[in-house]
Amino acid sequence: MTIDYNTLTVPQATQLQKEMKDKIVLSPFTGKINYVAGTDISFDKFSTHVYAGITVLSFPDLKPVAYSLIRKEVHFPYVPGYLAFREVPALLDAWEQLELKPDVVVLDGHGIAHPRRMGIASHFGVLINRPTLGCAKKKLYGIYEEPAENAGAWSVLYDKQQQPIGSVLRTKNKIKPVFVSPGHLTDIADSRQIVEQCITKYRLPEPTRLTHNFVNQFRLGALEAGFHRL
DNA sequence: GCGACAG
DNA sequence: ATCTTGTCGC
Repeated sequence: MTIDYNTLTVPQATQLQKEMKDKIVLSPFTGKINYVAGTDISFDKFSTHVYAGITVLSFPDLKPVAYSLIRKEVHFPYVPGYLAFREVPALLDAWEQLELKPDVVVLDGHGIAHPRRMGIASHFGVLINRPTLGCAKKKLYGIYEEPAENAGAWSVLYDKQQQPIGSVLRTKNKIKPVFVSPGHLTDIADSRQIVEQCITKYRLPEPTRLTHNFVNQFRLGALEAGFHRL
């Protein structure tokens, strides 16, 4: 599958999402996790470049073992529901130069918890054909009831037809919950359990949190582009 | 027409 | 996402 992300229009992007939707595989996550990865994007306010990063952590101890950083020019604007078309190109480059491939990737955004069930986690997962899941800080689509205020509490995120599309998970006591949904090659329950196992002392899972730190240092010039082993 | 709206 | 300091609460 070859996608020209540079001259794509939103209507064409919508059509692509509808076509890609049928390629998503939602199955229980089987096998052992030795490595989990996180992804993130950062950019300067009025720049046409984005800074992308992927961090690989050992599992279940969650220690960073390697990371990939890359800067790339982007043309697609940020439009709610089309985040993948803006961030995936850079993430694919970072993925290709990642010498150590993880067993599952945590994306900063949604998976199937999307108007057309094609959030960035599903989009990226289908393209790399690997297990992925989305963990977002805010809801994009769906209906839910607030989970209890204790860490570990969660509720189901439903679409307009009352079909489950993800989980609203409280990762810390009395702190705003995160929105977890499967991307590709995993399901709702397993994607939630994986995120729970990636929580230490912060609201966001370690893969996402550490990658955000690396990418920001990269954007500020404190780290170099490329693949790095720790 | 109004409200919602990942990063 | 990014622009930005201190401040309130557990």
